[in-house]
Amino acid sequence: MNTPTNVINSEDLMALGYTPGRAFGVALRTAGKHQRLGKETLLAQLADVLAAPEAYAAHAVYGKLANALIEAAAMADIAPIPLREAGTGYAVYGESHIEPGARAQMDVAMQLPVAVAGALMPDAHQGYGLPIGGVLAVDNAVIPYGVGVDIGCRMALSIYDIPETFFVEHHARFKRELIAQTRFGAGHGFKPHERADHQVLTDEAFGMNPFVANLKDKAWAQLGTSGGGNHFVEFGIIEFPAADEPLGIPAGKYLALLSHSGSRGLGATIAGHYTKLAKELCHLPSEARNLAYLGLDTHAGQEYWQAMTLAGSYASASHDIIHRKMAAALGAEVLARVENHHNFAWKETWNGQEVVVHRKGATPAGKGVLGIIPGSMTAPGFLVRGKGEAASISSASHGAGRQMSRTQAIKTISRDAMKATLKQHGVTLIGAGLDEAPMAYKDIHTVMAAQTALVEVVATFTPRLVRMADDGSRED
DNA sequence: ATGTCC
Repeated sequence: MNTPTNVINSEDLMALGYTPGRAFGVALRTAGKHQRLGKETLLAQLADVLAAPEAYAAHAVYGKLANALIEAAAMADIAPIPLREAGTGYAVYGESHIEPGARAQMDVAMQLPVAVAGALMPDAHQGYGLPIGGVLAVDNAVIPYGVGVDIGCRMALSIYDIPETFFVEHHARFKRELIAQTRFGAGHGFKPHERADHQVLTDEAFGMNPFVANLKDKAWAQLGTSGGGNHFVEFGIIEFPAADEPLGIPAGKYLALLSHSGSRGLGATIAGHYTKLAKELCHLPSEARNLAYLGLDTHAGQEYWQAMTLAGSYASASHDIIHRKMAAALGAEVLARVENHHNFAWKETWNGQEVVVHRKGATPAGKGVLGIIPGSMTAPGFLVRGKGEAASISSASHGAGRQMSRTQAIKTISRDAMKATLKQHGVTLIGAGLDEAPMAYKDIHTVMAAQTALVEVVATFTPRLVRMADDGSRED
């Protein structure tokens, strides 16, 4: 649908000299509400309000905007919270494979007045604020962009009492169920009659405030869906070279289901809302803008923590539904389940100190803690057990990490080359674009070699039947 | 990452 040309948009406001911030949003809403005044008139008046907000402070139409502008001007005069001149040092794993941009972002994070300790995982790359693969321990505060946009993004693994031979013989049936029991695509959810029920829908945090309450219906529709990007659900063969007693798995090969997804629209909306709020409440110098933090003893900080926790429970519930549905459809016995968040913040003790540990694309690897580190659709993933290494703040990588950007991958990898790689590895793929091609990722073995001090490998998972979101670029 | 707000 085309946008009517008489509507004032962000570009119009920018042209008038409005800059991003709270007043910007007020200006957009004011213009939207008073469209009947006509675009020309609105533009002229908006320019006038910007030039002299004091004159409009009590105006019926522009009063709210004028006051927002006055407030913004007053806020701009407040000096930003200074960063420390020298940041605390931090451990870097697999340094030679980490892009300089990720290092630079981590350097800035370590200069935050609340920073206690940090570490960069061997799959690290640049993100918003904290790099992906960045681990940051801070004192009594939480950084929304230190958790990431996809709050609670996680891995979940079900190990079935099904031998490899059965999977090979009934490949078509597994493919059919993988399509039937999963749902992919940005914005996609289930129709009312398809929706799954889950305990998480009764979580009291959905009633914590009107903002979160408004997200519940879409969250319900998207519960049990996987979304897009690098998210997947796949069957593969997991091999235990030796029996694992804590898990109760004898040595051998088993069919397993591995899923990677997060909190969908719910978490993304929460992340966006509280990042914006944090930036309004926590003024940092421009290079640290996206690291705005909320004190845990403030109302806003507690609200974010509660909303983040909800998004985490919701992401877990989505995996639970996927795994439950699949086990039921297959009539499979589940021998073991393993799962772990890799975009989240935790209250932990580090070197005897109470800290808030942000892992943004990093696997928790406390002593004895199980985690899953995927490779790519044709490279193995690993079931690992953490070693509790203090220097890594008990963390490890959350995957292989990209070696090519999405655009670079689409430009340089051919569909034939991707097909050949899949065939060579005996992998059947449903969906996915060239930006998710195995060649776009780093070599997982190199990444694992850089973190032998952080985790030990318990079992190796080899993908065989993979589903990802359809390639958007082919639908155009 | 998300049905894309600035």
